[in-house]
Amino acid sequence: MVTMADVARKAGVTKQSVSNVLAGKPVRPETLEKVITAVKELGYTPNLVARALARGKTNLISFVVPTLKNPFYAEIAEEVEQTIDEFGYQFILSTTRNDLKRSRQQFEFLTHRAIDGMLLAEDHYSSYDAKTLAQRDFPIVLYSWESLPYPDNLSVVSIDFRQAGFLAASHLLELGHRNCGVIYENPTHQLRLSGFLDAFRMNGITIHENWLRSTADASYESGYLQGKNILRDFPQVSAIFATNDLMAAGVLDAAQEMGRDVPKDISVIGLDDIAQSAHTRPPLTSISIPKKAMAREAVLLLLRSIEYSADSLPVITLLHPALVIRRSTAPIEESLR
Amino acid sequence: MVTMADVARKAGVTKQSVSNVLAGKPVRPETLEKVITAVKELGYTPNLVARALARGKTNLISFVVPTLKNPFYAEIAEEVEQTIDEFGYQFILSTTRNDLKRSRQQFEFLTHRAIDGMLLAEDHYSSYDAKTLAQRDFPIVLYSWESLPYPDNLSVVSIDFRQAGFLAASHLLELGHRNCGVIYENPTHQLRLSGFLDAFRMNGITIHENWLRSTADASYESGYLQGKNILRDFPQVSAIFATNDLMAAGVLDAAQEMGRDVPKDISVIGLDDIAQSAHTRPPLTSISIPKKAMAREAVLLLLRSIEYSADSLPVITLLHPALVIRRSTAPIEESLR
DNA sequence: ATGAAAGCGCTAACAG
DNA sequence: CTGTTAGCGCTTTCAT
Repeated sequence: MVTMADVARKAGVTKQSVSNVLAGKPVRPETLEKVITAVKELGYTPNLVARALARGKTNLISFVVPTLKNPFYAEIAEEVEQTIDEFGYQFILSTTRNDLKRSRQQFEFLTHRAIDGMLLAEDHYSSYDAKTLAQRDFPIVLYSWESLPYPDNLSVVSIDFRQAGFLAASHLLELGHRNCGVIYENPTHQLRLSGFLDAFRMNGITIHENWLRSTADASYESGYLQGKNILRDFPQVSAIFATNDLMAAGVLDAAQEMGRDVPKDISVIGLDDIAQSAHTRPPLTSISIPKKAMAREAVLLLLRSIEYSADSLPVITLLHPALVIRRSTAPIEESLR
Repeated sequence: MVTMADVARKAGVTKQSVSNVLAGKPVRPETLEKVITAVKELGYTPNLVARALARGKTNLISFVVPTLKNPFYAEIAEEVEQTIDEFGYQFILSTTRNDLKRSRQQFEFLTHRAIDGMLLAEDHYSSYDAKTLAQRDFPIVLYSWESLPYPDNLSVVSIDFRQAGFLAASHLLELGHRNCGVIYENPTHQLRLSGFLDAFRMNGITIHENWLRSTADASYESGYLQGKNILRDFPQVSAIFATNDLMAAGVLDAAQEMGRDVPKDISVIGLDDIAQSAHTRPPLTSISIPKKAMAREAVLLLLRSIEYSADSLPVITLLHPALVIRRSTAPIEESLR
């Protein structure tokens, strides 16, 4: 392996000058030239590990998601990566898959100083550890976080998920729906659920307990399964809210397989607004969340706490969701009222 | 920051003994005890960067994909991660998004010794650089590689893509289709295309040049667009082969929006067999590729070249595709023959 | 089994 | 602007 010392020797200067050239610091033209040719001739490439050790900084940031199978995270990942890149950091993506062990490994990466900071999405297990970590001060920013209370000592960038649920409910209520099923991931989608229920309660409507179905993972399959259950057992249900689009897609298919037309016989609304929701049949009405803004906010916050750890107080940034009406929701049929 | 020296001092031993304890090497019970308590009291965590520098090895492997928007790569990623994990390495995921600059960054990561090795999927740009790198010997394994000839000096784990295209064609031929459209990503899906055309040629059938449509990216949108074009301009086409499932999904929707029933009026077949293809309407017939086996093979090969760089000759491992019949293909209507 | 010393490849601090 | 001198925190000899 060719090192900086080799280059220095060949160029007839010191390591320092080589280092300066590489760092773009001011250098006499001749030195510059000598170093550059030596680098080329030797095919020298710097060793990032050595640099990181000397600087006490790796310039690596990891972005942790529960699973890539949910396009929601894949979409955010691309945004985050771009922003991180912009600021001269390298991006590392990792998945926890709702596995405590994997989640812990990611934390170790941080505590063992292999990375400078971490963006962490909520999943079943991460909350617990995040709170522990908050005590020491490692740069962590939580995003798309839903469980309350938000950990103190940690910044979080998220969506007003309660409002998101509320918006979904309001839309269905306006369309005249009263008997609504809800399929939600438990315990992670509590806020979406409670916002939804709030809206109904404010209209003096209580949702039958049996129409509320929880799932362990917010997958297409879970949505499909619970969709079938609700539709089979409760024909009076005229609309279903799934707490994410992947599950809503499952409901869509479940309904249509059972011969129920969407949206004529049954309305379906999701939450996420992932790209594929524009292409389901029918296209899915959903609550969109500003992924790009969330990504950017989160990265900015993290960088601040990495670079100026002193003056960065934990803050909670909440962004607004918005209703996106497509074709999976419609006014309730007169006959069903 | 608390270092190993701090622990040693507190425990009244040398750094070496601390290191031994952490590495699980044989140590006298008392030493073990002293070290362990010191570690706990101080809250010591090792510094991975320092370790990497001393060992000359980071234990990091990066897995490079063109885009996460294609679930195909997300699916492989999970498999790869698991295998890498099994062998005690850490997994880093990166995307190139068909961007030469991004692709180069990934290579630099390797040449600058920030990672031990790299698994690289084919995309528009990576081929060129891969060949360059092959000359020095950095551990790289190419996977899901389709462009010929395969770079010498580099191992590749891939699918017999020509055979995959051939299988798709054979299926359509058996169903009686003669007028088939093809939508393929160019230049990356050449082999799939040529296998498809081979099968037709062997049956004495030439596919009309205008029925072959290339796309710049293998996305849903591209499939949708070209699907519409073909169906609009060539009503005699009774089946369409899209070189990946994402595009096939686009074709499915295009056809149905134009009032053509799938598979009664038109058959559609994809290639990839991504998870969501079981849930399209109708479920998509596709050519499946053994992602799990491919992932494992690739990782194994890479680890071998990292750990025993001496005796690892570049090899080409090709896995077999298989036809998965669902409901988007059917025998051609008598009237259309 | 443990201690002492050297070194991984780089950056930082200072003097010139 | 350049050279010198010290580390960064760990692992690896090599004695003991």
